[in-house]
Amino acid sequence: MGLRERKKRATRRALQEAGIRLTLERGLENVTVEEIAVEADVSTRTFFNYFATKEEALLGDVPATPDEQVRQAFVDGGPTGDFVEDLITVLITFLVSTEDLATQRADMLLRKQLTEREPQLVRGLLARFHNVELELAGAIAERTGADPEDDRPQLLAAASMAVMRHTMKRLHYSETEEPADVRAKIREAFRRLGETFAPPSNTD
Amino acid sequence: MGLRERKKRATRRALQEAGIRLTLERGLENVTVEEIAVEADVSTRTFFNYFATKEEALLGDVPATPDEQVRQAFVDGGPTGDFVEDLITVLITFLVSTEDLATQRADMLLRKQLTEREPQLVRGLLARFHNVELELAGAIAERTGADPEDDRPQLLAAASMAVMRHTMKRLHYSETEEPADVRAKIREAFRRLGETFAPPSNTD
DNA sequence: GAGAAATATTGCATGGTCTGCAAAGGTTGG
DNA sequence: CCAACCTTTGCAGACCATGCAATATTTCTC
Repeated sequence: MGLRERKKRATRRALQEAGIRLTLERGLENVTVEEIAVEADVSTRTFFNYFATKEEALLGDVPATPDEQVRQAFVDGGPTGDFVEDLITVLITFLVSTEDLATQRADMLLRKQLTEREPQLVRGLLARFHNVELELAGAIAERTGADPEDDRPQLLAAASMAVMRHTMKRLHYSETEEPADVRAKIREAFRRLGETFAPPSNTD
Repeated sequence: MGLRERKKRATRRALQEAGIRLTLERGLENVTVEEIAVEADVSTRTFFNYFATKEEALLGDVPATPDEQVRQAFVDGGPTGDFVEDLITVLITFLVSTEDLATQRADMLLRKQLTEREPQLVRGLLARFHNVELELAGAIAERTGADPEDDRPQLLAAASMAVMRHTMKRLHYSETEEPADVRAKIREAFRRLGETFAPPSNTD
């Protein structure tokens, strides 16, 4: 990785960290883009070369962009063949980026604090979830070979996002939290939905 | 209803209609608040007395604020006693405001065009759904007498919103669409979720 | 009805977000 | 070291949104 690329990453990170720190200190309304830029030692104009909006700098890269390999495996009917289990595998990749686990946990905790302090930011998160939902719906449609007219993939994707948001709220991002725990929590949520909305059993 | 109230409603409606019309004509980016205000024959400042943001004027009042009576009936375990059926009853009230049916259908159609033309507006809609979700979670918790620690109500509310968004997309708001059809569509969506995520049957 | 109280509208000033453009600065590769 | 390339920066400007004080309109009271 060249110098140019390294500098860009550093600047991006500096802007995000400055934004998050200042916002946690003073609240979103009392932090201007100019202040964030000063803190990160760049011009205001440069801030907007990195982020289209102030919000975007704070929200970071969650949910992560899906791993293309995982997506393809899902579309091809893998990795286990069980729809819900494979769906969970995909959902987990949305939650986990390529960075190291410790950094990511710290980030998630910061973001959690941020959205608690500034509920307006939830708006942005929901918009991102919606984008993921659209992608997921596409993947489900491909896997099931659904007709383009068939809207079931969209419904399942929407419900999956509900489960995902719910699970994210329940995670505490501590060191003792294993990836397997995440899977178990997602599985449990799906099971609850199944229980609650299951059609009457065919005992009539 | 006094003159003042009538004028306020007229102004509000004029602003909404002007905003929607201009946006459909030219696109959201090419319509300023000032132009909308001029079109509605009020000052720019007055626009912001009615709506906090430009977006808000376009999105209107959907989802509708929930009917308190319906909410209470749900909390009390009614109207039928069947959880999912009663849930659907509540969801339907979110979709239907107090205005007459024809006006509402026309409005919904316009909004549908609007969000298709300007996907950014979906953001605002999602935020509204999220607010409804929070209210619904509260109502479910009350009805089921869930412990405040219990997060199942939140999950069910989130899934309900998934179903609701899905159903709204499927509605075509035509004259031949009966309220009963809406209920049937929602019921069908819940049933599909139940089927897909149902736990393995207890035949072991 | 006339005047007082309540409420709505408006203009103005202001601060903040975000964009386009062109100049200046740093990085890369030959 | 130079030339191509990319990034940063300053500047001007459009627009959104808010607070405040003045003005206009409606409603209430007598």
